[in-house]
Amino acid sequence: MQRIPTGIATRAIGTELLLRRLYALKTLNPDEVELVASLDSKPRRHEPGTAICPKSDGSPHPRLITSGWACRPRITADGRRQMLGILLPGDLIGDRGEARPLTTSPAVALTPVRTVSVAKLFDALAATPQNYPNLVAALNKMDLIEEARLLDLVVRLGCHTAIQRVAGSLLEFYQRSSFIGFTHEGTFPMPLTQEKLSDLLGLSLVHVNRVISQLRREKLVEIRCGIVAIHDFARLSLLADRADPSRPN
Amino acid sequence: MQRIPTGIATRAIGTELLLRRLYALKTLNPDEVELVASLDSKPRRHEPGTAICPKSDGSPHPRLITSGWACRPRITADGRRQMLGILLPGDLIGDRGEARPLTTSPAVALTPVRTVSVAKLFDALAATPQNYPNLVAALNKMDLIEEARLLDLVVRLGCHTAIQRVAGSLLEFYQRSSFIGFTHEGTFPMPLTQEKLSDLLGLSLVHVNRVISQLRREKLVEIRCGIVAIHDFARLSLLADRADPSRPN
DNA sequence: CGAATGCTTGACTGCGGTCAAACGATGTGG
DNA sequence: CCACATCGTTTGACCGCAGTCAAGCATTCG
Repeated sequence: MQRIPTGIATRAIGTELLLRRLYALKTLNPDEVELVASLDSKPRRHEPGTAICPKSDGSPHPRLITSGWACRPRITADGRRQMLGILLPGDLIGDRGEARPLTTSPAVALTPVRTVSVAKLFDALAATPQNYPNLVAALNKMDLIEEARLLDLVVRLGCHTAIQRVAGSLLEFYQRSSFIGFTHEGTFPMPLTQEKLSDLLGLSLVHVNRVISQLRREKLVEIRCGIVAIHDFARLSLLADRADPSRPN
Repeated sequence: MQRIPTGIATRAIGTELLLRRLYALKTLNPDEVELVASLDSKPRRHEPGTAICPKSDGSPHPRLITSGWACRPRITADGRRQMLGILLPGDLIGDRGEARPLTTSPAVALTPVRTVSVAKLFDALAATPQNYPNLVAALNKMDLIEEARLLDLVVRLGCHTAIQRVAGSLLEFYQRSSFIGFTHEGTFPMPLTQEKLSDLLGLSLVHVNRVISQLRREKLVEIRCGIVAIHDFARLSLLADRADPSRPN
């Protein structure tokens, strides 16, 4: 990951996360850094279980998650829940330009969540995109990454076993946490209840628990107090996208 | 669905499908119709099982499927297959502008497929988009619809039973076929083998067969010689996104 | 203290996977 | 024309992964 030039004081703590992620995708010029760093507008708090981006809001302005985790839930006619994705600090929600189904699907806070508006950013980009070429490219890439994650989710739900799903999602969360500097020696905070995890992975709460216990027994992963500790990355990743080791090849 | 103004002769049969779909999304002006209708460039045939849009092609120009069905397969490390979507006549593949993961994921012909290049179309749009406002909007909507289908697939794989998945996908295919005028009194051609269907729905070939037999026994659907006949739309759609009727509410 | 939330475990069930075999349709070559 | 192979569908037997139901435990909070 590339380094953000020192000496750039971000006025809001949350924008530093965004800068970090954008920098990892494309080197920004000073103007672009300044534009992002100036996003100190009116932070808002969202309680767990409340919608961050109400669709009925008329024009749901784009916002940046500066702290906390959120999700994109879908409820089926029979009351089952399926999450389309999980949102971490540094992720963007809401319309920007065209209203894509994924980015505009409602987001719900899972923990206390703080967001700031990034409408100014996108207004500036819409007005004079040629002034911010790298920023446009980096933001586009962020969208593409989210869509790619959705494809991975399809594969996960379509042809992975319960263990593979849990292992894969833990590794995904680790990687995403590391991009925003939230990991520490193989550990990272994961404020997801097992129920929410089951809604994401298409499994029952009980079975998620059993799988997590199994991972703990096999000394692959330990989850305690909302902190995930991955003990064996190699075996875990092998487990995640390879078949069950029982049958070779 | 809106009607395409008569008197517009499409020079290639395939572009008529695209016009039909675009018209259903937005009314086009004569210039826009003319631009689409002029896409008579070098049709290409693709044999079943071959890639339509080879990624290693350098610049995979966008193409329009004018006949035949295709899919977007993913193969996992352990050799399982999961399709990310099915492509019908009138669907577009390949890069146009930004390279989105879904639209650029490789497409493979399931039947003999015919495609024509639509590079000229997108070149014209890139050069002078202001000349074709409705066309840009309609093409955008087509992208959004494909993304929305991906979200539906996630829900289907995540929390639908085998019967619901089969019922839901048959209804989806019916709807999409009807948009391009391929339905006739509740029937439509579906050139998918049960194996391909199982790869799409995250089920085993054998179980897909059992479910189809069950739907036939219950006089909901009949599939014979690649023709699907939906006998009871009401019950089938109820089955598709409601829970199993055994437990109320 | 009780209530609520989240985690854990056990017993049982069943949906759907796996293995295996057979059948019909189609195609190909001797 | 028949023998044979291939492909897709169909059916049966068996099994196991994961769901469901239920209870118990730990922690936090009012």
